[in-house]
Amino acid sequence: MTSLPSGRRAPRGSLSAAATRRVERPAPLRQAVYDALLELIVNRTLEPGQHLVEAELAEYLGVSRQPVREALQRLQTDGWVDLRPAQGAFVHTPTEEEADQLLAVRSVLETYSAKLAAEHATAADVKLLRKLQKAGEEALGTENVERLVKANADLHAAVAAISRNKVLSEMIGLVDRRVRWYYTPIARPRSRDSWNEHAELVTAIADGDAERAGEVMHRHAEQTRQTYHDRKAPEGSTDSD
Amino acid sequence: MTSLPSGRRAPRGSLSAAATRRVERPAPLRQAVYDALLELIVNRTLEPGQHLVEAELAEYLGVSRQPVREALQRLQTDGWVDLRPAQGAFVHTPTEEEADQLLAVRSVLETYSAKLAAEHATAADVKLLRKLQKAGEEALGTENVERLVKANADLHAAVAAISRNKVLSEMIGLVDRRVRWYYTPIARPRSRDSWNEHAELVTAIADGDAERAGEVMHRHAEQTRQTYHDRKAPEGSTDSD
DNA sequence: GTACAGCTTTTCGCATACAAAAAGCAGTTC
DNA sequence: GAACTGCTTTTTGTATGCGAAAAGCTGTAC
Repeated sequence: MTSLPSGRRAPRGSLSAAATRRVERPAPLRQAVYDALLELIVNRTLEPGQHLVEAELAEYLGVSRQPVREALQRLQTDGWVDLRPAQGAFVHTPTEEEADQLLAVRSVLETYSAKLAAEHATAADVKLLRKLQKAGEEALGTENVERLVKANADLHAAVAAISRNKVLSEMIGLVDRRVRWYYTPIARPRSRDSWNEHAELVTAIADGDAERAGEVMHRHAEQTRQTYHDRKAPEGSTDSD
Repeated sequence: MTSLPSGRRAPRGSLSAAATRRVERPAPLRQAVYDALLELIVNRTLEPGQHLVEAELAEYLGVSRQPVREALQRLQTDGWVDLRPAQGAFVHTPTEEEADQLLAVRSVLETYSAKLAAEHATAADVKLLRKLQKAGEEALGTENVERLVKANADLHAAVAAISRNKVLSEMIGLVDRRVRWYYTPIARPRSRDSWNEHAELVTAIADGDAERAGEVMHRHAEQTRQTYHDRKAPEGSTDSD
């Protein structure tokens, strides 16, 4: 039948009031495929511009075309691939313009995030930030680029989480990840400056100084943006973020 | 075969250098379904919390489950439905908290958008804004709520477009639409205040005064946010945006 | 030798089929 | 009468099939 609003509703009355958190999830295959493809894109196994053939990916991942299709569509809405109408998926090729626009948006969002974080941070939050800061500075010592990049991402994600604005936090997550993708192959993440700025930021948040936290984050983000622009200059100061 | 990075590349050499813009598009069915479902959600035919059964929607729209599934997934990533793991799609139920967070993010994004617009606006841009402003004020006279809402959305979208930041513009589009969904049933869009603020905004942009444009937009957005909070009070000043 | 036309191959888009999980219902037991 | 157990129904998740469009290739004409 074609009657649409046939609303099925809440299952039934209250049985066990306490919410039992389910630990095992049925593993939604499309999600696994999404993660796998994103990983392949981020680590450059799948190069920008490359044509992604559903059947090939399906066979490579050992699943059918269906989950692959679904993953590709989500990858499109998240900006990782372009889905040309009757032609299939192509790994997105970032342009200069787009990268700069993303960096600009990120700057705005992160600045606001820092402000909110300063207003909401609890003692436990500050403790976490200090821990992440320490991890980052330790990673600085090693030559482990991947670890440094992760430490950086973790700190920024933590600040976003402390802002207590989930919408903002998710948005930052998406934008940040893409920025990092564009930026990573260029930046040689060896700069100490970035982590000095992080330290300033953490202090401002710990003090509950929203204005200052916002200002520091803004400076930090714009510095990154500048570095991105100056990257063709042989000896610009690089920045791990 | 399972060899993955089999990179297919640029089709061939340059044939016709001039880009021929194709006017006819093959109508991607999933997109049509997405639009249809979004419309049904926004105009409340599909109520928040309602369970969306793929087969029913498919029959209702006269297509198979496949395009419906794809549309539902995109609707999820855009925040319109929740896709519970093995249970299907449910129209998203906005919470107070989420609405406020969206309003906050919108405020930040639109403020930045206004600043950029003031920096980039050409004479033609200003002309367009004035036209939209005029259309809005005319709509104010009528009792046509839908028209007023559209005029409002158009003006904000125009400002975002003038910012020349596509990433920003798309984000604002998504956030704005959701905000409007939450806000519409509450706000009785009859206030003149909103359009007075718009007039101020257009003037600031025309003057190329980024600081002022940003400030006006920020005030405008925060006013909306405040109105949303005060809506339980019987005689709060309502605002069409 | 070059360019066009028609054919073949590949690949997507949509539809359908099947399996598995969840929800709902009924029967039974205490 | 209430609660649990097992079965049936419904709905999702995944796989496969088929038609159509696009790309690439081959052959031919000039």
